[in-house]
Amino acid sequence: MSQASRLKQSIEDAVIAGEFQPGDRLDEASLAERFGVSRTPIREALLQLGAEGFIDVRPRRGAIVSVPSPTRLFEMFETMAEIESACGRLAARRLTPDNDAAMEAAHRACETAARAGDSEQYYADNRNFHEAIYRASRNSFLADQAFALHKRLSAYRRIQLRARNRLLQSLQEHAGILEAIRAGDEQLAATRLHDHVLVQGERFSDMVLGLSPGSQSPAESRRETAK
Amino acid sequence: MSQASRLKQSIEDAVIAGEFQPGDRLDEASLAERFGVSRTPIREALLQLGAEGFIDVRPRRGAIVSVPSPTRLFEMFETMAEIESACGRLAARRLTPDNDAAMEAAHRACETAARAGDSEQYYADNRNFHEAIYRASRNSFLADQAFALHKRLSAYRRIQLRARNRLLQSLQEHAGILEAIRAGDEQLAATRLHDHVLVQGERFSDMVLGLSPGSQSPAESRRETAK
DNA sequence: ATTTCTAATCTTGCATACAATCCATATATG
DNA sequence: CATATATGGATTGTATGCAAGATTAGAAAT
Repeated sequence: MSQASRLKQSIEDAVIAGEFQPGDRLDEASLAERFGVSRTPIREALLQLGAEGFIDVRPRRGAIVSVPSPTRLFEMFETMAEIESACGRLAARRLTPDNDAAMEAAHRACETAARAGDSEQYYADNRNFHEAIYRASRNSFLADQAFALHKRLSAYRRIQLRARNRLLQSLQEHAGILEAIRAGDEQLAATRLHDHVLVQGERFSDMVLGLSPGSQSPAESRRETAK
Repeated sequence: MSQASRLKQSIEDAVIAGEFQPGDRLDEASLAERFGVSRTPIREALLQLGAEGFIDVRPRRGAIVSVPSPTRLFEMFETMAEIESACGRLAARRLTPDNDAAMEAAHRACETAARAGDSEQYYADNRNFHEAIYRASRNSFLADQAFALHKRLSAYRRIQLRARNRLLQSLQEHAGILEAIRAGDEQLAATRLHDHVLVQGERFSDMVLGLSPGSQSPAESRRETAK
């Protein structure tokens, strides 16, 4: 495999692990030295990560780890909630024994971690549980989208899990989600997943956007993509 | 702006316009000559388009315009349906006069094109209508995701529109969608948008996947991302 | 002390050169 | 005749060099 691919993965991992924090500069020369390669493959890796939205590459001004505004962050979580809902809906419709078993196994692992109060372990097992749901949608394209967004949000998700110490609550929500999927109740599965991801974020999101049903409010729909 | 950015846009446009068809090779030397630049910015543009899923860059084997399998294509349309549903749901909840007016204008343009039987014009206006809905979700991140997927599917969507000559039917569905959004009926808006995008694709998708509710069927959930 | 202008330095963007791998054609062999 | 193998050509992957824009530090002026 090419160096650029490996580098892309390495840089992505470093960002996810929190080694590079949001706002940190990712200058090509330093990274090139660190990985013992020239700037070229570094550049290619950074541009790809930028295209995936993982980092922010500003023309002539270098790359930084994205610093989403609070509004943007809520938008990302809201989108995640919608995508996970969709996965849950399809999973409820199409569940196979294989996928059921995979979700069950992941859920049991979460249970163990939660009982032990191991936040870090729960974080990892939680990820597996959600990924099992993505796969259970039997739509690999949708699952890939879900994976990608999940990764982009991982830094903030971890904070959320820790801050609220909501391990046990999270676990119970997982149980409810599993139940709905197994019952084939698409609507319920979607709703529970949506709420699980967004928690109370939905109302908060509406609040941040300065909205109440039927009200007017300009707030231009800004777009960030550099064109 | 950098050359690579312009090139990326140019190549993307050429793919959307159908100048490069699915399966066509995009070799760096030819593109470099065509645009009068060196291979470097071409390479960067191709890698970015690859990261966005627009084209397929295979290590050491060059880039080609993606050729999704029928299964993959249905998955993409199904995902589009879910994302558009989400946009419609949020639009119904948060509709502002500005967004309402934008949708109305786009709808009128579609009406004119449909009455004139101008398939090409309808294609363009249809795009504007859907983009107006994305924006009406008041979630710019979700809207960006929707834009991106819409672009990736544009080639196939055009075929679909032409082949079925369903201009007038499409227009009526648009009217129904608008009505539901204006009524603030989230559920109805979501359902109508879903059906509009997928038409009868949902059942077909289930069929292709070899599924019926409760049945088992292995069919490993393959992943395409190069790691 | 604060602000503004200028210049030196640093970083990115692109071109070119070279190395490594892949592909196709042709040749050899069973 | 079919299959396997080798060799030459073509294409991608990486390194290096140079040019252009951006950032920072310092000096001058208010």
